[in-house]
Amino acid sequence: MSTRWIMVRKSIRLAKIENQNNRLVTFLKRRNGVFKKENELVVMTGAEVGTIVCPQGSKPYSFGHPNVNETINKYVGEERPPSPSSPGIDDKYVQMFRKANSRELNTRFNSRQDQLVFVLNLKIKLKQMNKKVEIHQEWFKGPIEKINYTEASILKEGLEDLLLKVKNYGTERGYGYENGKWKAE
Amino acid sequence: MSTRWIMVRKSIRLAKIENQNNRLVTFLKRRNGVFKKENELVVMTGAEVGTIVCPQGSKPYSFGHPNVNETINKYVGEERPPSPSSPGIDDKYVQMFRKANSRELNTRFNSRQDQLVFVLNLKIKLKQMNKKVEIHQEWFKGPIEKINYTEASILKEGLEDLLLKVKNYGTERGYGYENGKWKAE
DNA sequence: GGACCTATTTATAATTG
DNA sequence: TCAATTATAAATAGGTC
Repeated sequence: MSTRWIMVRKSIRLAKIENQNNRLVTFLKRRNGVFKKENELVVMTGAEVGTIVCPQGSKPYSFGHPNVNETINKYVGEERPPSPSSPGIDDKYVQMFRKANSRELNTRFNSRQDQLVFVLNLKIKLKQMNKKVEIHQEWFKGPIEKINYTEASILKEGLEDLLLKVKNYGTERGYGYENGKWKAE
Repeated sequence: MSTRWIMVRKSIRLAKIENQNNRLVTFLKRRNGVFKKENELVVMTGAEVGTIVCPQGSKPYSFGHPNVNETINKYVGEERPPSPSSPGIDDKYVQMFRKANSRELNTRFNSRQDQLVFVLNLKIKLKQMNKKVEIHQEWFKGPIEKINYTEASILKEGLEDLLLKVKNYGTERGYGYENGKWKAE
């Protein structure tokens, strides 16, 4: 009855929203929209998704695909305990990860660990290969083709900063999707 | 006139699509949908976005936010050349990144480098701090609180694998958005 | 920051080319 | 893998609480 919704949305113009408050509100709404879409993409197509969304000058939000343990099992082997033949640091992280996510069910979203999730399956893959990569000083001496060299170099640096970020920011704001609602964990 | 569009979409059920072909088609469409949404989020709210989308058993697709040089400038300083006072490895990567993206205009999307983009601004931040992080063996001896320890540890491992991935996959498929169309670069 | 609200804009399932 | 199509399902701007 009131005039609450007199001003209904117009066609959006793809441009930066100048009004700061509107920009924040839109960020929040659309961030959730993106996460929801990714949720659907993951569930419907079985894809893996890792996303970081960072509003200007604030802490990042992130979203990782679900069923982390399933992903681990997919790569490490179903219900197989850590291999005694390679009880190195790799297994240590697998266990840490399992523990960190043990409270999650397969059918629920696990959005703790966030963007780490995608990257983890690559870690497991590496574990299968049962070898480690020298990424430190030696990285830049390897026989890598030009473009990869650039990318990998930047990535390496980024990695270090991401680590620093985790350190500095403390716990990042991960989001869980449950019962149709997104909520910070 | 034909029966081409007799079967119009029904309400989607949030479940894995069993038919393999439909699943692929849906993946492609929704991947583009997600990227488009992220594009809008970036442009409208000024946020930064980095995303990796990986269909089962295939190479990953990725999306990074635009205006990379602007982001660099934001952190390093407008139009400021690399600081002579700290001509270390940091500047080297900033320059590499600038060069890699020099062909991009501010108003166009730069989706080369992909997920590296987000991480880069953290790198620049680190540069500002003018110090480096010891992440190798020493990382695990640092005074990090429990949860961060776990996260950072996994992240470190995961990113090492991401490095490996970049190495193995060669050039990842980055996507550019232009004139309303997404296209591989 | 989130929960609602409504009218309108967008995304998109199923299909053919 | 991408383009086009159309009717419908979803997302969302602007607002209040």
